[in-house]
Amino acid sequence: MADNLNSVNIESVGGRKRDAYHHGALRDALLRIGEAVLIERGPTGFSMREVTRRAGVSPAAHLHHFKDGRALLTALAARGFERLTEALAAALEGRDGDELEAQGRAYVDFALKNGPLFTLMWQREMLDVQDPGYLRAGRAAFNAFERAALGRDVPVATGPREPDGPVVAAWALVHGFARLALDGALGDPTDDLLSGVLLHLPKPGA
Amino acid sequence: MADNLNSVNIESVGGRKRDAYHHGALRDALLRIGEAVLIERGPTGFSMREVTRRAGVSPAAHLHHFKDGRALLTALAARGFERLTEALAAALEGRDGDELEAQGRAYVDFALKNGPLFTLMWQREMLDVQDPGYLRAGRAAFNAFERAALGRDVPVATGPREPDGPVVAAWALVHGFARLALDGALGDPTDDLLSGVLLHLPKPGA
DNA sequence: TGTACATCAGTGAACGCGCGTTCACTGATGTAC
DNA sequence: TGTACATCAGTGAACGCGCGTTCACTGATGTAC
Repeated sequence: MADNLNSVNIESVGGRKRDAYHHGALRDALLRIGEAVLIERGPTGFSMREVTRRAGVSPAAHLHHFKDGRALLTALAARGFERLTEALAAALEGRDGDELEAQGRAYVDFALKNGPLFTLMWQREMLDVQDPGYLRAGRAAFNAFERAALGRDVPVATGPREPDGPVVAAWALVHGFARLALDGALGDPTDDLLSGVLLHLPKPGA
Repeated sequence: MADNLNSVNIESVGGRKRDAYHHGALRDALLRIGEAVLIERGPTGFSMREVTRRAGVSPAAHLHHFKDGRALLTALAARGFERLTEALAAALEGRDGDELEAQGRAYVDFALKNGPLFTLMWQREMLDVQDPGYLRAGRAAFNAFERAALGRDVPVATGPREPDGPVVAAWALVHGFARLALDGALGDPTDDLLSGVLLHLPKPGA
């Protein structure tokens, strides 16, 4: 029993039917538990066996939902980009001042609060980078950021993108800060330090 | 024979003695082959068994030189920082113009030419981050960069460092650019793009 | 100059582990008639 | 309303793999006397 809490908890998830034999909401559970395993073990220590074990199902149960660990991780990474896009959008709500700084702060915030997930999102060799959902989510996130960096709306790119100096510089600045912080190179970075760094974001139109 | 090329090649390495039973320069060979495995398999796919196999020695032979894979990887990461420091220093030779831009270019260059090693250097959970050699090499590299960013000499920090806005901004900019490029987010970045990004390095003293 | 012995470096077989994957299967539900 | 059957979801035992680690060992060298 104690090792089966997840399947017991699922009793009422999403109103779907379940019984002793069928989990009933395994796909959602795999995503949820997969993220927990990712957070605890990191992208490197992630294993599908650990996920199914925690879900209280057999080692092969995932096959009906995710072909393998790579497929599950790709789905998690795509969700990560979606959440990053939402965080960037939310940072603009009711704000008319320095949009780019708000975006930069939101980007770093997201990365620091979701370290393992943020790391995973960029580990292409662990992901199915051809996956349409992953590609779409990644482009949407970049587009949200690009819009603030350029100070105007831009169509979402569908193919390979045309890189632009100031946009890439802004992106590199916040991305680099986030990575250095996550990798322990900045100790425990203060808000003041982040503010000092964001001062150097290229001004839109400059 | 064909699977033992490494030990055969070693015949004359460093003038040390060797025989059929004793490798004679195993420590150096492990470092050299370890880097090759790192490059081929990435930090994630690295294994000590693969290294000893390629070195043509038994799976336990490394114990006299490196306790485990972590120890070998830490040594490689330290060497990586040393080489980065050298690259940064070399970029200043016979130059009196924009030192920071030269450093930034050298930093990105090093990262792109040594992708797996550069990645490893920051993967703290795979390394023994207490290792004195690793710490020393890391601090030396940061110091070299800091010097250019501040436009003046600075003593090498011995403890946790006092972060400085412009220095961290410059570091984050080049580090972020390198990571985005290595992670495929910039396609195949042109030299022009890098130049455009380096324009946004904070000016020393500003 | 020769011999005994300590020390160092590497062997190779064996072990247990967690992993991904396979396979024939079972249990419950939905649908056709 | 009841029954037959197809379909879907999950079982659980088994397999082979590469890994790190252990262990008693062997082979060569260096040193003391």
